[in-house]
Amino acid sequence: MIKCHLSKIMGERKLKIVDVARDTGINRGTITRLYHETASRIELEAVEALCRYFDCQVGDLFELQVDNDTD
Amino acid sequence: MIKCHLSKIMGERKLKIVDVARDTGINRGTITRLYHETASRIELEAVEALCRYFDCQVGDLFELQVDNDTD
DNA sequence: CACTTAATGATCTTCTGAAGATCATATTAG
DNA sequence: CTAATATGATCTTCAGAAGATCATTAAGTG
Repeated sequence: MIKCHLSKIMGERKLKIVDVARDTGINRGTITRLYHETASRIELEAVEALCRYFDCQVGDLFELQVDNDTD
Repeated sequence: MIKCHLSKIMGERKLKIVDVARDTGINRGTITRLYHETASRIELEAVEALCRYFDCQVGDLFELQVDNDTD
């Protein structure tokens, strides 16, 4: 599965969901879904805003979790 | 902007859109959009399928293009 | 403690765009 | 040329992000 490291990054920087939502302009619901890893779809615009905000690359935010299964 | 390197990867491996669509199970229209970089939203499931298919990481497929602007 | 304010989770409607199918037009093979 | 395959374009369907709102919880202040 695709793992989203948003909660880890936010934790490291001690940021709240509202902070990220406010500063990036991304909807709070979307941040919440990414934070709790319940999102199944993502706007590239949101990915870009988060990468810029955290000054990181796409690969730092999303990672392919290599499980045994193809799931 | 977020750059999708699908066309580059496909070119390197000499794969056609139908090949990728068939082998990954992803809709051809979606592959076409990613190939031509006209997609604005992406299913994490599709990202995972592509990463597994190309045996690469999310960061190899998508990259934050660091332009001067925040756009 | 009570009161206020901010943050979060949950829920609902709206709206965008991927999924899926189909058709027309290349492109390639015979 | 004919047949098969690949691609682009278009349409409908449907999932889920966007946006707003409400209830609950946490944090701060008197």
